[in-house]
Parts: sequence; structure tokens; C-alpha cells
Amino acid sequence: MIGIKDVAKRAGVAVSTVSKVVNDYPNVSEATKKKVNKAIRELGFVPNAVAQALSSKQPGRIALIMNDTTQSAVDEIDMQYLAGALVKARELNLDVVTLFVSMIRNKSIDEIITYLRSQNVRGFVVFGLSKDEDTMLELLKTTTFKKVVVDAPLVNDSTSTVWVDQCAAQYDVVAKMLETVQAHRILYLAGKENSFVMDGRLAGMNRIAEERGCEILVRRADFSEKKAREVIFNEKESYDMVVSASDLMAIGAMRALTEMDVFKHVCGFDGISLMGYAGKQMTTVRQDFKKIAETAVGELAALLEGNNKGREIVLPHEIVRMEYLDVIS
Amino acid sequence: MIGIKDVAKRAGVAVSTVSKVVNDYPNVSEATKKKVNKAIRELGFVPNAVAQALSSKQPGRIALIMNDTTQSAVDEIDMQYLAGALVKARELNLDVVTLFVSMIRNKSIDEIITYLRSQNVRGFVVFGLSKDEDTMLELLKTTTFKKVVVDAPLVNDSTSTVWVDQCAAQYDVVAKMLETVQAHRILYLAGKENSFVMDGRLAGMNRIAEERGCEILVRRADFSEKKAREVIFNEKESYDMVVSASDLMAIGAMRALTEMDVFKHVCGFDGISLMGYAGKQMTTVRQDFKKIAETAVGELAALLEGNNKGREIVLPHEIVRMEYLDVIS
DNA sequence: CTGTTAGCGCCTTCAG
DNA sequence: CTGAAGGCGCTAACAG
Repeated sequence: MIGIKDVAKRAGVAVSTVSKVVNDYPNVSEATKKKVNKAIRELGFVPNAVAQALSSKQPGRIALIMNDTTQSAVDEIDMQYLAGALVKARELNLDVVTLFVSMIRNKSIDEIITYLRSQNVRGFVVFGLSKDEDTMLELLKTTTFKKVVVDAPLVNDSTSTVWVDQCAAQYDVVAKMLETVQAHRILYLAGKENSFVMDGRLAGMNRIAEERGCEILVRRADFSEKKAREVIFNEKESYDMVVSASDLMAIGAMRALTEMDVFKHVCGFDGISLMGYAGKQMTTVRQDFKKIAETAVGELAALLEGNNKGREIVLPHEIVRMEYLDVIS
Repeated sequence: MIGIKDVAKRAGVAVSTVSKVVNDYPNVSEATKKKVNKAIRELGFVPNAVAQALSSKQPGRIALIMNDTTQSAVDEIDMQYLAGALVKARELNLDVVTLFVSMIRNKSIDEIITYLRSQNVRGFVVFGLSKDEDTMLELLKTTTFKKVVVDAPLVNDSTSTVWVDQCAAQYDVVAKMLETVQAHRILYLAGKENSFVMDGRLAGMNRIAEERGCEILVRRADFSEKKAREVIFNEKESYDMVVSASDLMAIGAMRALTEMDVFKHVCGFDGISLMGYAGKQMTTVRQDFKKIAETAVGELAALLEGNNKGREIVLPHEIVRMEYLDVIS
């Protein structure tokens, strides 16, 4: 491996001069700068990031903690998160450690901290955290790291939150439906109770209930298509429309209704491309997951740099109609 | 930050002794080992991975290069790959840099090499490479890095391949179908031509044709459900069975057939959980993506360590029947 | 078995 | 504007 020293020799200057050129520091004459750059090119010199990091120029690394519950539907979301986060990190020149919660779930909080510190991690972003992820929640209270939580309202001095307003999104998508559909009783397919996002979505439904005088029948289907199917099949009470807290459940509901040969309007939530498989047009909420991830990493960088305290960042959502042929590429 | 030196002082020993204890080297008496560990605990010492890397003859880092064509169906596969690879890398104590090809597609090969080298990358694994990824293919010929390719038959001195035998898998799944189904003319839905895996799968079909005396109607549907639909709708020739080179196309075919109100057997390929959405039982090939990724990382480590040349590793596949309610959790 | 002493590759004062 | 020298935190011979 050829190093800064070789370049210095080749260019006939001192190593420190090379360093200055490489890092684009002032106080170097154009002449020597040229010489050095020439030598760098000729030798194919590549600065060693590890050494750079060690000698105190290290911004430190960040960790991306992904939630890996093997559910095909959420894989798409996670990939978007990951892609957005990695791109942004690269842009910000932040070194990244990618982790899955399954890799650390069984470890004690101390082990996790030790691991992260040994990896030189200064802060991290957690995606799709749920309420029963105890050690993670504990870790968020810690002040050792700066952190950003996506999809959960957890803020403290060293922790920011990035997400879309779930309450407003749920409200908006239903309000949109109600522009064209009469509905007095709405069957609401809710997700798992341990989900932070459900709180907001339920609140959105309550607001609909109050403002529009609708009655809401809440049924848990745990974000599962299968359970949503069952709920629809078993529901005795009458209702005019189905609102689902996820696209996956919306698809299950739609299928069940079709099999029962009854028609009801159904609306979803997320805007995943799987919606295309519903086989019908469906109204849903679209969240820009890539953008969310980028924002999260950006915020983490800000926390790491400055002295800003943690805060909540709310990103906009969009109400869309997705249709079979639109989506399948 | 407290370092090895502090621990040494605290324990009343030399730094090298601490280092030995930390790295679990021999030639340290139990007594001093205890002293040192005590000091480590009291001071909350955490070895700095960066310094370790710089100092020792680090195995170097490895890069995982993911193919990010936003296709919901393949997201699941990629997540499996990623999870498997990360777990294995952690096990092997290899530092990982995760990349998406979209992050480097527009860059020149030199830029990529420079970037990887600056990141101290010594080798990488590429997942789901396609034939038109020119710079990547070029990079594989290079000898700068050790590399492992998943799902493409590219082997040279410094490059290994890990995948399942696509030809045998395609053959087996059809052979399995033919045990119970009579079929003389098979409609084969092929994927994109730029896909390495298609070569093997087509070969598998040819073998079926020869051995069983079947006629194969090959139709390109580019791994797209939509196109598979269209193929089915437009196909004038008669056929007894549909074989698809991916689950996604199989689903499209199944749906189209249902809409046309005709029944044909359809079989898929991949074993993604999306198959559950087909709404019917379907025979398909299941590949263990996690295992594949683990093997790939293991092989990369081996290449990095020893002096083995690149080679081809073939993993087993499985023929399964997936059904609606099995899959949706 | 333990301590001393060089580096790893680079950055960063601090003199010249 | 340039060069010499001292680390960053740790590992790895080499002496004791």
C-alpha cells in the first residue's frame, strides 16, 4: 500500500504538505499543489480512511438499525429506508454500520453500548421501532449516543424523531374518501397494539368520528392480511366502508369482500407497490420512505455536529389512488 | 476517551499485557488477567476498533453491493440476502460497508476502486448482478479485490460464485409437476435477457423438453407480473401448463387465467412469501437466500485469508408447495 | 510470563 | 508557505 510518505518523496515535499493538499487546506502554493497532485495521480495514492479516522479527523460513524420482521410487505419499506439513509450518509461522508434488531435483541444494553462504541459509533437511526422492544427503548434514554427514531414519538435531549403525522394522514385519507362515499359506520382494521404509529392513526379515526359524526368499529387485525380476511368474514355488524391501517390488511379485506360477493369501499395506508396486487383501484396514504430516511440521517448529523437538542420533525404525506397497471413494472 | 494505557496504569501492568488480555492471547497468568479485567470493568474501557484496524494487519473491510431495482417482489430477496450477509460478517468479525449499485452506477471504474480502497475494502459480494451492469462486470475482472458473485456464473482467480443450480432447479420443479400432470406443450414465461439466472433456467427447460418430449413455448415476460398477464391473454397457441421463471410472473399468469376462466397448472420460481397472494396453492422452487448470503460472505472471508483461487459453490434448492394461508402471518 | 519499543497511515501544531 | 516532530489507540516483535 502506497502512503502519504511515498507521495511526499515523489513530489519532493514533506508529508505534512501532502496532507494539506489532500485535505484542501490553505497555505499551499499553487506550484507545490500541482506537484503533489501530480505525484498522487502517478502513484495512484488513495488516502486511508481508517488512518484518517484515527488521527482525530473522525466524524465518527453512525449505525442504521433496521427492524427485520420477515413480512414481505414491510421489506419494501425497509429497503426504501435503507437506500435513502445510505445515500444521505454517503453524501454527508458518514461511515455507516448497518444492523438488524434481530442481531442485538438478545443482548444486554451494556453489550450493545460496548459494541457500538467499539465500532466508533456516535449516533444511530432506528427504523420501525415497536413498543415492546425494551432494550432499544432503554437505549434511547441513554445519553451516550445521539439518535433519531423513525416512526415513533420519542424525543429527548439527544433523540430526535422523524415521521409523518399519522393522525393527519389517517384523517385525510378517510376525509378524501368521504367526499364521494356516504358512510356512517366505518369498519376500521387496526394493526398491532405494540405499534407506535397505530396511536396516531387511531386518533385520526377518532377525529373523523367526531367531526363527521361517523361511528367507528375498531377491529384488530395486527397488520396481517390473513387476520383482516377473518375479520371481514366474521363481522356481523353492518358497515358502509372499510378503512385499514395498512395496505396489506386492505388487500385482505378487499379479497374477502370479493369472495363474499359484496362491495364496499376500502382504503389502505402506506402506498407500497404491493397495493398493485389488490387487483382494483384503491385509495391510500403514501409516505415517502426514502425521504424520511434521508431526513433522519440528516437530522442525526445535525445532532452530532451542533448542540441542538432532540426535536420532532414531521414530514408531509400524500393521498393517492393506486391501480393495478400503474404499479407493476 | 479512556484507552488501553489508562487500563494498564490502573492495573499496574504494561499496555501490551492489557492488549493480550483484551485479545485473549496466551502467555498471561490468570492473576494478571483478573487484575486487568477488573481495571477494564472499573474504567468501562472499550477497545477502539478503528485503532485496532489501523494497527493490526486488519482483515480489512468487505462491501456488500445490493442491486436496488425497486421491485417489491425482489425486496424480500434482497432483505434476506442482506440479513444473512450481515449476520455472517458480524460472526466473522468483518467490518461491512453496505452499498447499492445505484450509488455507484454512474461512476467510473476508477472512482469506484478509489472509493472502495479509501474505505479500506479488501473484497466484496455482489448480489443479483445483471449482464448489462458494465462497470461492475469490469470490476470483477480486476484483481485489486477479492470478490464473490451471487447469482451469476463469474469465476476467476480472485472471484468466486455462489448460487443454486438454476438449471437443475428449473428442471426439478417441472419434473415434480409432471408427476401428476400431463403436459405436452408447456408455456414458459421467461425473465429478462440480461439476467444470468435465466440462462440456467432455460437450459433446465430444454432438458425437460428433450427428456420428456415436451414442446416448450418460450415467451419473455421480463419478470413482470403485468407482462406475464399480457402474455397469457395474447397467447394463441394451445398449451397444457404454464411454467414461470419467477413467482411474480406466475402470479400474473394465474390471475389472467382465472379472469379468462380457464384452468391450467402454473408453477413458479423463488419461493417468496408474495406467493401467498396468489390465492391458490402453487408449486415453486425455494432458494434459501439467507444461507446463500452467509455462504457468500464465508467464501469471501476464505478468499481474503487463504490463497485459494476463486471457485463455484452450488447450494441446494427445494421444491415446495406454497399456499395462501401458510404464508400470511 | 511481563515490559519496552517501534510502528500502522495520517493529521496537526509549531518552528523555520 | 514549508518541514519536522509528536501523537491518535492499539498491536507485535523483542528483550528481560
